[in-house]
Amino acid sequence: MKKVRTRFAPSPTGYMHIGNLRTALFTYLIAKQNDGDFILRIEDTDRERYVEGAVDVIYNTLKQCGLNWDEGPDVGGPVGPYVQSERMGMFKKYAEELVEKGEAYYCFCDKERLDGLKAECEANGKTYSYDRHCRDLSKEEIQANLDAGKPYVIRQKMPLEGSVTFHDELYGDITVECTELEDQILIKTDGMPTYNFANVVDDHLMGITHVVRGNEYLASAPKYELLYKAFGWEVPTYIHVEHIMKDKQHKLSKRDGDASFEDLINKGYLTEAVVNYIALLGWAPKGEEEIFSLEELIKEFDIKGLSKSPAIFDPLKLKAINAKYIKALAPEEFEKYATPYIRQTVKRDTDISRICALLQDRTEVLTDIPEKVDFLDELRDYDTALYFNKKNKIDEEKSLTALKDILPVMQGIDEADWNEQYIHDKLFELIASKEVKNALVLLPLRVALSGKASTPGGGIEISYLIGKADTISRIEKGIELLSK
RNA sequence: GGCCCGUUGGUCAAGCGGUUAAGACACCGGCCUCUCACGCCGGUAACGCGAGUUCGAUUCUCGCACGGGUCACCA
Repeated sequence: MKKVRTRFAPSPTGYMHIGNLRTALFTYLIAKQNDGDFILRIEDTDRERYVEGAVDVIYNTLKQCGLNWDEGPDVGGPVGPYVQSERMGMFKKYAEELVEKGEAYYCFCDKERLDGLKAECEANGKTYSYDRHCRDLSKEEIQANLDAGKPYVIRQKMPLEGSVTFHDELYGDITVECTELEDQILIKTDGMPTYNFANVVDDHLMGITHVVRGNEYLASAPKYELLYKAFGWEVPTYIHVEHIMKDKQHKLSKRDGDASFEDLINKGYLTEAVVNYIALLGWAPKGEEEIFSLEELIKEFDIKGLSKSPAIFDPLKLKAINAKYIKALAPEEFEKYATPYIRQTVKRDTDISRICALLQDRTEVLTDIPEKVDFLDELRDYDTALYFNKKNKIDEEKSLTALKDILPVMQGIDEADWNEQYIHDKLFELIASKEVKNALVLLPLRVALSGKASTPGGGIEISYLIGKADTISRIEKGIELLSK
């Protein structure tokens, strides 16, 4: 069997759309599960859309996700160049080959004539389609035009009757009447190929066996079939994948702010979680497990699990998966990720590792962190309603009593003994002597120290983290507030 | 509008002629607990509509509706 070769062929537009990344992922998985090659080809023929540094975005994103390519612009390979703009010279001769075979023809229609045609169609309420004016020019006419230096394009000669059947691995056979097909342009006036043409030629020249691409190309797929036939080339396996939507009506777009990989990373998601989640968009694994590393995806991925209908991007589900990845992180690893976020709001000298340990199980996205720990540096004004706790039957009055009991205990602890174990022991002595539930002491303490309804860690941990001086002053402030 | 494609709970989705129609996320309830989470246990919730084919349709066929895509010298 032929070696599997797949390709990812993005245009450098400056950012990596999630849908594109998913296409790259699937493409990569197909190559790797078949011990094949994954090729990167940059399709930069649209100079107007060219963005500085955009190629680096592609490189960096793929690398970060672990989608390493075997051949590409930077690493080279046997079928280069891998940047389409550097391949420009080679297309015209393929188009001319088609002209000789009678599968394509020179067209000298200028913009004015075409515009007139379009206007006419529009006036009659018809869909414009090139009228094949130049399709049957005589050899003499063509030569005369060529000699006169008239600009021309090369168009593909579509069959006038019959139908074409195109096979897609997912959708099966798609048949279209040839009369629906326009004599599409292969080579533009400037001698450059159109996307459709360049794509077919490049894929063939690069020995691509499987093509994964967006569903928007499905309608033009039959034209590809005809092109391959005209050349007598083998048609690669095509797999068209559905779009990723923001909701039922709208595609996930740049302006939604979470359409690109970079956006997601900036929003506090882990690379592995993003890769895992996008694999699940429009694809279902065989079993019930849905957490997969890239390695596992290579084993698990199967074209049969791909969906034929669009998938809606669900940030909540991504969050849940991200949380699972965060929980699975080794503590040192989590600390590496979390520390910069903690430091956004916590500047004081404290036990960062301890904070991380408290945070890891309750962090869904990294960007949630600063807000969760901001009270460590600064106790904001808070509502004494926080001292109410229905479940433990605690109210402001009981809290006041508790804080007054706690204060001397804290004051009595030596700075040298200021650690969680010691604070814990002392507070539990208090609890025992008062014969009350743990909550009656610990909850008011937690509220007084944090001024928040929920915190990572309880009163004991927070006391330890903010130190003796702040612990005492915050308890005093609580007493003051509750005494009003 | 023509052509192509699709349609299972709120979301992702399994299913491939006979099922109590999986699972995950979200949601609700309980347990745990110094808060909120985590974790564990349990719960609510779905085959777009109408005809066929068949002993039997979520599954096959055809219409309809709805949604998406595509109709460039853009990729």
